[in-house]
Amino acid sequence: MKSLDIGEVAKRSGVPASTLRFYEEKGLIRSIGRRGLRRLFDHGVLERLALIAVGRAAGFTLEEIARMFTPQGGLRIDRRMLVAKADELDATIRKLTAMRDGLRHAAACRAPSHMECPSFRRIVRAAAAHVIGEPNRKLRRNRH
Amino acid sequence: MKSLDIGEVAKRSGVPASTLRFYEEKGLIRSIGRRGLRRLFDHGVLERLALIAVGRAAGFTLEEIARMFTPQGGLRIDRRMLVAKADELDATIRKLTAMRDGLRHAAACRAPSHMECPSFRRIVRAAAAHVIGEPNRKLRRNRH
DNA sequence: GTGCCACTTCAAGTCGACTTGAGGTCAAGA
DNA sequence: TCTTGACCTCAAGTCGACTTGAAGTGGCAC
Repeated sequence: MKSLDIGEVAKRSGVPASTLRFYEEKGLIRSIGRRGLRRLFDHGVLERLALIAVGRAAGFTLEEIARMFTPQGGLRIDRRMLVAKADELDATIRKLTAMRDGLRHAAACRAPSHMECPSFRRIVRAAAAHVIGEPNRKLRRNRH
Repeated sequence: MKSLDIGEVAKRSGVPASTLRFYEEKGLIRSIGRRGLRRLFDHGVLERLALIAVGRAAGFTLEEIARMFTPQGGLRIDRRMLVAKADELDATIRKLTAMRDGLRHAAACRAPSHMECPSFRRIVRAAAAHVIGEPNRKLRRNRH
């Protein structure tokens, strides 16, 4: 198996070289050596990057993900942790679903102004009730 | 109607005073005057804050929300914008749902290691496919 | 051998939404 | 009158995940 240089890994994984260096610095991936200054990666790094992508998509932080890898390079994922994250996703999904329905209603409603639309007023009240005690759950947005 | 001082608004809305000052600076809310140095707010600010909360929950940025208010204090929400946001939420919901199901499967699976679990491998592959062209959609997390 | 350009390091910048801190003001209750 | 503490301003800091820039190195095709 030939080793890959950083540009090759970037091309195959879709992850920018700057990010790969950043991930290495954070201990999320490892290079198997150098050719001169240049990092060399094993093919296994591609699967590792895929795992990192799953973790990110599921809402884990990079630090949490780092803790799921053993120093030997294996995986150590607590099943309870998966369940907990699934439950968390569930809650988020329910909230987003309610919001989506509210938005669709409001968009369809023919009241002259939104504040005269009963369903719009309903989601405003619901959201207002949620503010207290839930100061800052947010959706990350696409860059640019 | 008595006007409210910033502490009163904070207490009733659950939004910290520092945030209220920040929102005023950004043009999201307005104070109706001062008593000495202190801001005075109209009761209407509470509804306005509720609207801001809805917008945030639906995934709009503060800047986008600011643009939904007319200089006169009214609402000017493009219905197509609501539909677009609802569609966006839909896509997010679908993705999160797939991820949640994958996590639940992986948690329930009795394979000795996760990488030997077919459903886990499936979500890893799916996520890997998503990395390309979608570099950075993320879930905001609760603060501490 | 030589030139190019993909790589290297390290520090600093970015984004959004706020928070925090220092240093100051002042309305109102005792 | 004095004290208190809630308010004020303005600048800077925070968080997570990267990106960007400057300045330098060296592998490899010609």
